[in-house]
Amino acid sequence: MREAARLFRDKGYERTTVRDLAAAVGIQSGSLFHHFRTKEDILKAVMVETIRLNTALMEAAVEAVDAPREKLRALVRVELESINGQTGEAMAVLVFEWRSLSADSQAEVLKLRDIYEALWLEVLGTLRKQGDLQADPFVVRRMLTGALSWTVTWYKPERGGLTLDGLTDQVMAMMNL
Amino acid sequence: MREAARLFRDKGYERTTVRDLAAAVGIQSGSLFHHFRTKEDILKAVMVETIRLNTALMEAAVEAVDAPREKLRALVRVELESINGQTGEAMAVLVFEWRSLSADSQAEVLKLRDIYEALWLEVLGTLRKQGDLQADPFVVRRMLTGALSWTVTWYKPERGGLTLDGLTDQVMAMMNL
DNA sequence: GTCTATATTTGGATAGAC
DNA sequence: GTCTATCCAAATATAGAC
Repeated sequence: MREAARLFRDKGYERTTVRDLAAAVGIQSGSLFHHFRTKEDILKAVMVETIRLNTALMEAAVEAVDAPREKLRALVRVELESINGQTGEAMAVLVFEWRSLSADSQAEVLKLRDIYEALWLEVLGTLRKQGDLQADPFVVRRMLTGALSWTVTWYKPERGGLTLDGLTDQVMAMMNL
Repeated sequence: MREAARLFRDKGYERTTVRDLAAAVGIQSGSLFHHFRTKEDILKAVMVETIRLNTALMEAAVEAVDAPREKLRALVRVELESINGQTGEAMAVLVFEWRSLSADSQAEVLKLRDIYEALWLEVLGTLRKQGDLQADPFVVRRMLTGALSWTVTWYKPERGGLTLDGLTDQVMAMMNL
């Protein structure tokens, strides 16, 4: 699944063949079907596991601090880490290969995703009530989803000297809080 | 090309067949190749035309107002209009099907894209110099690219009563300017 | 659990008539 | 400029041996 995530991110789901997937783990293409019924099952498995892992990470991050503003900062930091760190391949797949999932699978995965979306909305809702946020929490979350996901296309930690903490600072600095 | 943009956005480039494309304009698949040498040429043509059109729209929008803050607002409004309005299919293709373009074609299209990226950076740079922007203009532009592009996945003008002007207001309200 | 071999389908592209 | 017919390559999935 780790190799699948990498391949799906790099080449896209459709351009990745079952032969590519098999070769990446050193087996023949036919052998893959002993483990997964279809190619799409692999995509779905990658997405489901990613969501489970990230939900846990975000819950922990939110509980580790008290102030709502710090909770938001923690969420931003975790999401940037998720998409640009070790699990970045899988997160990118979740974002960019969504359409490749069948409608039925999409519905299943959406239920899981709602759990951690609720985390964001709770924090943003609190900031709004305190008068620290002018815009609608739903809209803000969606804008942040786009902005943070998109970093995967341009953020290169090795170059430019911008760390993930630095990037988090930039995100917080550009927000009207 | 309009039909191609719609199909590429809805199903993705890879899942759209030349037979789909031909059927959408009421001809047979073989006939398509009289107009385009390859399927990829169609994708490239959609992207190039979209960039040309949008560069013109953005240049006009920026020149129509004076204050840097209003110029930024105008750019946001135009980009939201581009991605959610009539040309939205093509803009979405530009964003989400980028990887489906060959490396050579990507290089060509990038040159065109740089023209309107420069527009954004000029406006953001001015705001920064005036002290109205805390974050790095390059980072801000990239975050906005992600946030605004992403609206195509969730913004539905018919529902919720949020207009494009209202959405523009929300974006400006969430920015620290 | 993996292999080899292959069935089956699909899709991009071409040829040549009209 | 479009049609029909078809080539050819690639890709998912299966069958059965080891």
